[in-house]
Amino acid sequence: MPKAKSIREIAELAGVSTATVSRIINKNGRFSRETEERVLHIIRQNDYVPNSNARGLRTSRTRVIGIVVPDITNPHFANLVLDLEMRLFQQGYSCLICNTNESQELEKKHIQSLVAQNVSGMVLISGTRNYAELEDIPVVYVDRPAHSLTGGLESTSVMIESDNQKGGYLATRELLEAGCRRIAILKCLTSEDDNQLARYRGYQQALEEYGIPLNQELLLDQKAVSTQIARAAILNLLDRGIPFDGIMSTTDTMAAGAMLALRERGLCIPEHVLMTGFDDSELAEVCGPGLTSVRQDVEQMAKLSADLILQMIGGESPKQLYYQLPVSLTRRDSTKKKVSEDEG
Amino acid sequence: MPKAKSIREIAELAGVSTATVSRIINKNGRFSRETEERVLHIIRQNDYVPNSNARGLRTSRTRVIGIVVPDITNPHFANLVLDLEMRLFQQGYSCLICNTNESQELEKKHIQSLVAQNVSGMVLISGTRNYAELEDIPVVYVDRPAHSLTGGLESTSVMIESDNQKGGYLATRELLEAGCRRIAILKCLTSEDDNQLARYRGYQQALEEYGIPLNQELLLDQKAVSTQIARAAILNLLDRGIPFDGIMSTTDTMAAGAMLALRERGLCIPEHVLMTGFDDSELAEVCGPGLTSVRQDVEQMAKLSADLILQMIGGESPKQLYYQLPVSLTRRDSTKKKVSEDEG
DNA sequence: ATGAAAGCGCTAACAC
DNA sequence: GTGTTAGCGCTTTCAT
Repeated sequence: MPKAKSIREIAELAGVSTATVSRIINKNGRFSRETEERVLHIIRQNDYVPNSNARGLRTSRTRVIGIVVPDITNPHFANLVLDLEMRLFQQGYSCLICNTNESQELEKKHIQSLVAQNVSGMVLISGTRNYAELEDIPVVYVDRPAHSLTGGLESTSVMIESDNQKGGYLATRELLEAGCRRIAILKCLTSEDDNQLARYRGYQQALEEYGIPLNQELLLDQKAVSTQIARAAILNLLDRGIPFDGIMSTTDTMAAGAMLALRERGLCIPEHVLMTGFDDSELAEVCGPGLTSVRQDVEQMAKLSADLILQMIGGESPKQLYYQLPVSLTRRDSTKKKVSEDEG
Repeated sequence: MPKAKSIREIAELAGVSTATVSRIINKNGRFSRETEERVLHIIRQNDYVPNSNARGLRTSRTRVIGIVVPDITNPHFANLVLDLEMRLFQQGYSCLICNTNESQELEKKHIQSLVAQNVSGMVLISGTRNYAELEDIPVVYVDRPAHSLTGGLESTSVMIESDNQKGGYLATRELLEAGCRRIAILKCLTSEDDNQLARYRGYQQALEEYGIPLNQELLLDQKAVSTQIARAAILNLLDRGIPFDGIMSTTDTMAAGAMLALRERGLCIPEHVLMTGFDDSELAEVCGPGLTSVRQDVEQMAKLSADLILQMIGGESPKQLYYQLPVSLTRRDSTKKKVSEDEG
């Protein structure tokens, strides 16, 4: 079976013109049931797939979507990207996945590269909103609020995020209700990711509700959302002898680092310290004694992202420009209620 | 400033032919210093970026590399892909990352799609080697041995893998040396991934060395490499009252599931059961008491993959067609030596 | 050193 | 219903 590789060869094998084959491939009508069957058969027989460069050149529709993600190594992002990519592929779209490593510079380069490649649309996990080159490309911003809003969104973009403040609030309240009074928070406000800020606001809100003043010593702001950095931070806190009975972590990855630190010092969860994470990733499930964690609806996020980007590519403008997804708390052993204990 | 968008417009603005502009863009020589400057200036002025579809169509060189990965959600693959993608981007290549979800059918579709998109090369984490459509595309197979070799590799492909049997051996020996005599193995031979088989061989090899006969009851073959499936398998083993004192898991993800099961039944690691994983991922570090795990040299794998695919795209043929990377054992508390204990 | 021109594989008028 | 044909934007002979 000689593999045909161009539409012309298929046309010749089927004894029709390339136009007919094209119509059949694209389901544009104006062909008979019979011809369709014959052509489709030959296409399958030859494993023929239309050259997408030629297609893209001709139509300026590339059916490629750029996905910009800070770090695919983070389980939360990996889950989101996986789901998104599968959905889009199902609709005939391929994904160029770009890791920025949280570097603004890399992000800019990636975005320029994606534009040069004529992507049909982009899904960005990024707080940055002021890329001029994105003006007339459909864009879905997902999972991260705008870092520094320079006006509203363009007409070709929408955004989706979880209710991060609520998440921070739920996690902190959980610790408070379990009896914690000195709750350290692992966060990373210096990053490009303003979800961190929202989660921190949730923390503040819960403390305020319980009449507990903010304690500067327990505000552990880190340079990056990393397991090892979080581990070092908790180790440092312990070394300095600052008492705490709970840790609210703004990501599961940092929570994992905190667990490492506690384990190294022979402290147990939840006996000595209670803990919450954020993302409810596999890490949370598997971690130490099981980590109570804020669950984001990743599946819904992916579905919405896919639907919206496809909708925008199709020329429709979405009904809403902003979507907020609810969060919930998955309870595990790391916040098992204390009976009653002295503080400190 | 009117934005020119085609090479013709640039040519007209510069008062030269499109051929000259093209030569300048591609640094193909045969133009004067003066013309170059003038054209380059106009290109910058207009933010002109060559249409990569046209380019790809014309040259079949797209500077896009397809990466096919079973599941980006698996930390081991995520790390590999991240590293690879960053290296390639640095060299001016973009990556189409495709998740197959371990489905042969999806994999086939993805590969066809990548071929149709004229990718410059592909990096495949796949055991399947008989794709006719890959005949004359540079391909690096990485991390997975051939599932059913149909002859040797084509001239345009190379393969890289870890010494998986050695890894399985090291892990099992570790358990044996710590005093285990009834070692269950969590594996998944039915999958497309023949690393599983190699790791199992390592297990057999170690047992044999210690004169311990294979015990069918302890060979836990699963349908998929999943945390939840592994958890169920260990739960089932416990329910059936089959005694064991160690678990050798062929992936960290399965080991995590085993830990979950043990924890649910109130069993402790390493007091009651010892355990090893494979991949030395973040999971292993964070898991329960810290999981002893076989470490693959992912960085080296990524570097080698990037170097080789670029080399092949550049027309060179690599010196070796097969590369095997050494593994090592990262020891953690899950295999802390027993003093001496009764079997069963 | 530069230009003219022939396509790469496909789609979309436009004919019939 | 089907065929003919003109490009999409670019690279690359082959001229000069």
